[in-house]
Amino acid sequence: MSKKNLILHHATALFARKGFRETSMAEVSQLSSVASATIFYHFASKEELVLAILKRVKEAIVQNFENYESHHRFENGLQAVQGAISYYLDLAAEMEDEFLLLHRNFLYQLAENNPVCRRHLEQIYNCLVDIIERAIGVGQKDGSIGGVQAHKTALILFSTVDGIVRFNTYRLYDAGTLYQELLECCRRILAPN
Amino acid sequence: MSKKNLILHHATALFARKGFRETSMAEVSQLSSVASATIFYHFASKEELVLAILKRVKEAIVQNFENYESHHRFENGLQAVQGAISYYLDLAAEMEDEFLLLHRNFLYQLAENNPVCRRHLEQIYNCLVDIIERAIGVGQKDGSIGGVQAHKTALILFSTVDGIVRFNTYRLYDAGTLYQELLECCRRILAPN
DNA sequence: TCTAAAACTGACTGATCAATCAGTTAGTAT
DNA sequence: ATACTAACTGATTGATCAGTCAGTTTTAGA
Repeated sequence: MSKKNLILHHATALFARKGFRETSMAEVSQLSSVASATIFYHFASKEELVLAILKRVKEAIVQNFENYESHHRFENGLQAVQGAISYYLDLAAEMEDEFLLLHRNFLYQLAENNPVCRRHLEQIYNCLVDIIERAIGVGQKDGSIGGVQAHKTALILFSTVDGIVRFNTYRLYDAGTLYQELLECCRRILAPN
Repeated sequence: MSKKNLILHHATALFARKGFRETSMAEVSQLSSVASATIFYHFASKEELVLAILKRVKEAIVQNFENYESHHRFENGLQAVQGAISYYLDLAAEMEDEFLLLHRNFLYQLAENNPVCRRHLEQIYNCLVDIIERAIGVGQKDGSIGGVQAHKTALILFSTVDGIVRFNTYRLYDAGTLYQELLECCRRILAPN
């Protein structure tokens, strides 16, 4: 792996697990086996480093979901919604550092003044919300889903899944045991009358 | 207000809005019109200050919910669940700084090594989850709620509400417009077959 | 082989900040 | 008034850290 990629890789883990302010450039350089000035050769500042990381994370997540969508066919819209939620939970476990990073406050604070950061975050969230919303639309045509408001319901479902992933990372309670119940709640919310 | 309370008040707002590491003791002292050393006279360290704040926040939230529960009667369990969720949303708007603080990563990082911090957070979360869980139990007896798993469903409902509040604070999308749809989702999840 | 650019380096710097210190002032009981 | 304690203070300190600098090493093309 190139030194630039080593830096990106280890900085992602550190920013995700410790936080932005709590991680020093010296730590990143040590973990990456690189001189501290090398980081500033590749990235203009600590903020630019985290933006480069977010860009990569966005690309990886969007890529994964596009790949997922184009390789899966479902019997009906309801199963497509449930499939998307399952896949989100799988991906959150597989890309643990990346999803941890997305639950860090500093990104949202940065997004307030930095349109690039804001754009990345919106693209990530829109990606999943859109998949759910489209699947609800399909389900409403094939009759597997009732007359809910597609966009608002997609937002609520996404809030639920993301909330569970978040509580899981804080280890306040275990998301794994909620998996079956979550899919059942999803079915009940979307069921036709 | 005593200087100690002034410090607690302004530090709550700063920690909630800017974050722990991003707020200096000098800022807290200036906003509180107090010498910086005065903060250290009342609180042994920055960490002790934030623990004192969390203790207060916990007491205020628990107090509010106890007060709420003892002054409200509902026709049935389902309406009690919906009432609790509405009240949570109201309280999150009314006690904005306090709920913002509860969505800050540093508290959960501190909780990993600090049992006192962990305890406060657990008490806050258990407070609302328990109210929902009890209301589900009541609803299952009075027939307004079906045969869901009370505890797991309460956790899922709480994740949803908390997720929506969180997205609202990040201004990624507007929770206000989701209010009606949220209560409707709640009804569908809990409805008897 | 020579050359120039790209990649990389460790030592340094200036700013920031939590915490301390050596006191002063306000309050209270005798 | 006196003595004692609690509340409060501004100046200082030592540590940390993002970012810079003045170079050296590696790579690649002619």
